[in-house]
Amino acid sequence: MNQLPTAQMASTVESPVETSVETTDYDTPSSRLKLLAHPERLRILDAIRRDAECVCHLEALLDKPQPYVSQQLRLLRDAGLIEDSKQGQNVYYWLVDNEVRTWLEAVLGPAGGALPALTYHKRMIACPCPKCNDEVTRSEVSV
Amino acid sequence: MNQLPTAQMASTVESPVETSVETTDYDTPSSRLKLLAHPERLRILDAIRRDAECVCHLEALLDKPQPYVSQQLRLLRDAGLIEDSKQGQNVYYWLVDNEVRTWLEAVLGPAGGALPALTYHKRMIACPCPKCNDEVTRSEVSV
DNA sequence: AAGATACATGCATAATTCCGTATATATTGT
DNA sequence: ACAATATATACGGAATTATGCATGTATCTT
Repeated sequence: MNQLPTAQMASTVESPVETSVETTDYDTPSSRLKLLAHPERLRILDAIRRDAECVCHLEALLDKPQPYVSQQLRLLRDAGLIEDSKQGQNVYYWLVDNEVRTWLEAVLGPAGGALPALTYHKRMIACPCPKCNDEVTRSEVSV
Repeated sequence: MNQLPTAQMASTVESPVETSVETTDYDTPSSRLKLLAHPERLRILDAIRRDAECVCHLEALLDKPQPYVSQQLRLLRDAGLIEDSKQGQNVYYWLVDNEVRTWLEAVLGPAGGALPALTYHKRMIACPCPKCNDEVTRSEVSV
């Protein structure tokens, strides 16, 4: 109840006309924030900001049906937040938008080193991609 | 077929229970991000992060009907992002959530000094509150 | 070539959010 | 007490988003 108006810049507004009103765009940031404002998409973005991940891996991570994951990926891809590359049958996705990367750091903290999400068991069961099951390094997979 | 793990590899994971999988919560941040992911709410938050503002001022800022503004304010208040205080007939709102303040800085940049939005004309027409029309200092409006 | 695997897309419905209108409440002034 | 002002809430339909399911496509294996 103590936070009260402190500024007195009213007196500085002596010329009412033609004061270039510095119209800020709130539509663009809000439409991009909308993509982060979804638990499963946020989880996806958190995963791929560390390293590219294949769809089957994300599928195991979210524990959701494959079409569900692909649909979320499509939204992120269409908005230009992520990119993908096909390696054999697998498609790897990674974060390309640096603005969003900054936002993710503000919201979730810095990207940790290792992926925290998949247990060994879950990976064996649900994610058969080479990156999960062979010892594949990032450079072999990368673009 | 992909290489399958050997039995002894599996044996290194002999205690499947209590492997703290560091379950990250994405529901909480995403539900708060949802409140930012709306152009008018974002504009409100941007306005009141600099200084407390009354409802009539925000009404002029958004150029939306008063109930509309009050409804957005309610969402933000119910989520604990903002607080309010009544001064006479006017109700002033300000940002209390510091986490969200950080997010706003990441998304919109640092809060500027002066409110950019209301022209002198618009203020005279639409915002009759003392802060807008009299030369009111913080102390006069304050508790 | 046929089947299997990994992924994408289209579509329909369910769930949620948006937002306009009507109305209620509290404060101030006459 | 009455009117005017500032703000809040209730309610409902429109618009959007979420998501399950069926199916399509490309690649790999045999």
